[in-house]
Amino acid sequence: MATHKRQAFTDQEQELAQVAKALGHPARVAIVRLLAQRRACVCGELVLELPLSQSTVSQHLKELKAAGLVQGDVDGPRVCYCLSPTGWARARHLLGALLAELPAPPEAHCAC
Amino acid sequence: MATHKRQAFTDQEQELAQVAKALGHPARVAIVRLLAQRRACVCGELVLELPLSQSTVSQHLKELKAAGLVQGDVDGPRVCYCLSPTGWARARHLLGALLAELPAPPEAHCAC
DNA sequence: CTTGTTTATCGTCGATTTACGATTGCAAAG
DNA sequence: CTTTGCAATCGTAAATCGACGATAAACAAG
Repeated sequence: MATHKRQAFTDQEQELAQVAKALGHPARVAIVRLLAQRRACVCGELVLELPLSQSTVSQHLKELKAAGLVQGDVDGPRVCYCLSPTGWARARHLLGALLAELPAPPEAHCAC
Repeated sequence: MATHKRQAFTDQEQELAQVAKALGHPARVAIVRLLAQRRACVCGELVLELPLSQSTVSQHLKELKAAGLVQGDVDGPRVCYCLSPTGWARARHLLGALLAELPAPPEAHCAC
């Protein structure tokens, strides 16, 4: 990511950024939704549902897996992708923590 | 982003991806937290709190503003940055909608 | 009008991302 | 063992990101 100064940020900030980045592409959001609805499970099914090539879908799955949001279990010649319960628990926690820090909607403005 | 096929995804998916992408960098998460805590408001203060140059902070602010999460009100020679209530309401809604679609933690696994 | 302060933009660089086709790898089936 | 089918990886090209210094722009004060 071009000379990041990672050491300067909190672990939580980096983790949250990692999760957010993984969701920072429409295709990956769509994949997560497909997996959530159980409408698709193996890579080939996802390819059929998405306007992307097999290799591209595979790459997106790899990124989601790297972020811990998805896990892939080998099932014979194919791979069954599922949402990772622990990964999403972590994501919920991180997102919730950030949202909890925000001021309530009516007064987000600063004093300036 | 190299030849995106944006038209193939839902507006919600694209909007969520945009918000997530904006939070997909530790520096931007840190900026949001600083603004939330009201510890800093104008660009110069943020620069002091972060290990980044002024131009880099300005760019991150620009991206957060483009995602609708932050708004900047001109205040004389400086600019007062605040979290955007409507932007965060939207973000909450989009994130909440996605999380609501996910199966409950214990059974995120697919049937395979 | 000039000066000083603050922020935005420009230009650049290297690293990363996104996408694809082509190839390789792997497991079940014949 | 060979074939078949699915998934992962490789290689590549174009676009974007992240960072910085340098410069421009905007505004208040003098």
